[in-house]
Amino acid sequence: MSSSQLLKQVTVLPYNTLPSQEMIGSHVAIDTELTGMNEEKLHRPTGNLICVTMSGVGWVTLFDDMSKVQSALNAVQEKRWIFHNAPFDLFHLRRWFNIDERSPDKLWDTMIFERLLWSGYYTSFSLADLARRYLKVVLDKKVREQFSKKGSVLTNEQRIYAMEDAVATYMSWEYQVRQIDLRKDDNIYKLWNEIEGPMIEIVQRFKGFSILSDKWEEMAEKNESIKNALANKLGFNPGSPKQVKDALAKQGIIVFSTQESDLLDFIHHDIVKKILEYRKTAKLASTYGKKFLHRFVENGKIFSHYWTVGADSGRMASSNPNLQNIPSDKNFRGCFVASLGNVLGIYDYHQQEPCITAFESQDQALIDAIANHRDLHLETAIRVFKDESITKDDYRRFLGKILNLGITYGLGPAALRRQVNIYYSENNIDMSMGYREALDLIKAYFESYPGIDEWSKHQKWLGEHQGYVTTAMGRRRYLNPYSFNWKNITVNDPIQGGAADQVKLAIVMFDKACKASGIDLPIVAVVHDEIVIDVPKESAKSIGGILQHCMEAAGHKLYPGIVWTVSSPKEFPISWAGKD
DNA sequence: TGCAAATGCGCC
DNA sequence: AAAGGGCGCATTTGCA
Repeated sequence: MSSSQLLKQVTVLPYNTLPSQEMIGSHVAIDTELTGMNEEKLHRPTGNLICVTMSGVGWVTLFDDMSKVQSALNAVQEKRWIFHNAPFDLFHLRRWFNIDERSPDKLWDTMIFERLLWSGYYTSFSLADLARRYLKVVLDKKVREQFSKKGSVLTNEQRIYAMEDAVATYMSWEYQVRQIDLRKDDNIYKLWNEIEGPMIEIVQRFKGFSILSDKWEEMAEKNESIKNALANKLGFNPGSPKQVKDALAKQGIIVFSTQESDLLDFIHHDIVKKILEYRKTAKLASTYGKKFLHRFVENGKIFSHYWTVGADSGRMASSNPNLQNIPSDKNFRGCFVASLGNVLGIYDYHQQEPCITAFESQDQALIDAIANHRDLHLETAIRVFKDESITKDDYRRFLGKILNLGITYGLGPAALRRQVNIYYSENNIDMSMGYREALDLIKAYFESYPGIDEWSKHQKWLGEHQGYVTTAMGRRRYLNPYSFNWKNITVNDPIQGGAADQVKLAIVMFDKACKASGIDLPIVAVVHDEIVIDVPKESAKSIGGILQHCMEAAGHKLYPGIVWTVSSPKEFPISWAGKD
């Protein structure tokens, strides 16, 4: 169906007017259009507001007279506002209008609800996707592109497009409500009210992270010249997998792929060493080079964009720039610092994923080991090798670590063997693990933790028979039975997604606590199991204590029976890298 | 010249 | 080819 059919289903009101209060209804979809935006800074104050459209039951209207928008927003203040990607619209509307913080019951984000409904089932969640799925219409992408150009005059085409967006958002909401009702599953509303709804407002208040540009730039230049020197020495472009493959073949090294893990088998060749060295430096010089500063630093601060549901598992994602993959090397992290007079509080969950595995599986051995604050990797080594004398320095502790982390990803014998052998060669251990031995090791792992074995099997059964798995909070993830790794996802999703639920719940609780104490939310970064705050030196201890308490409380609420530990820094560092 | 896919790698 | 989960970004490559 052509998208113009959408407008035929509703009353198009005169521009810059709303229907009467009785006609408005209980829900209003709102959409904003901006022109001249910087495409990589959609989460920052760029571009100009050109129109606001609203749609309710049976009506749609368009505001291109901005002096009329504030009173219109006030008139629908008590309605539930529906957006597709609410943080975007709210953030930009607030640049021009006063809008109080909205509670979850006064907000609905069709993008987030679609993810709560269908994560794993669909791969994309744009408004055009929802319109296609629910309304059977194709939204015209070409008109949307016209908005990116500068200009303040709306074409007729643009007006229609903008109104269609609001109507499509409103109608998609109607479909979503029906789907949720059909499911008779309260978890979606629970997740919205306790986590995702509050997060809509919270991510907008994350603070900029101060960065030492000079120091960063110095490193960038150094890496750039090292990279160039390495490329010159090699005599071909090591950035080209094709050329790398050819160059290796000339020396008799045949590989299927030139990725690092494959090349490690030939690490004793000088050329391989040089290629990998080049790659490391090239990565640092490009992704974390000068351009990084020029694109993202505003008055000494970096404002990353956070997608509150960035992954099918429910994990957050960060972009422009991605603050979740800054090299852990202290030369890089050390450039991220507290603002003037402040210090950083860095809090992370200790062994978060094993803790959730313990809760999910109710494996007594794992629960006890965590409760007694045992070294989990050592514990696993002792159990798997049935040898009480293994100590912290024993190489077998590392095997325990691979197993602990790997099992939750669905590690198989081939991958285990490979990883172990790389470890052996790197540490000059004159041994080699065969396939059979790796298989036995995995078997021994599951015998050591029978609860995990049972739970893993049960998860696979659930995946196969109901087509989806859930986190403890009930976040659902559908599976693609034709993908090679769906069984791994049945095990990993409750752990990874459960961790995401926990971190976000902790953030929501922390925000509430900050409000109660009259503190501006001091979060500058969230990296999966880690929350970084930028706080005045004098109050660091008290605010940090609140955060620590919230992180632990989220654990106790979602995963009772597990002893949660959140790191508590004795001293508050100035930089992300630690002491300074 | 511009775009999308493929490749590779940074983090948890 | 075999295969550990989840992301975002840069570069090269293939094609229009």
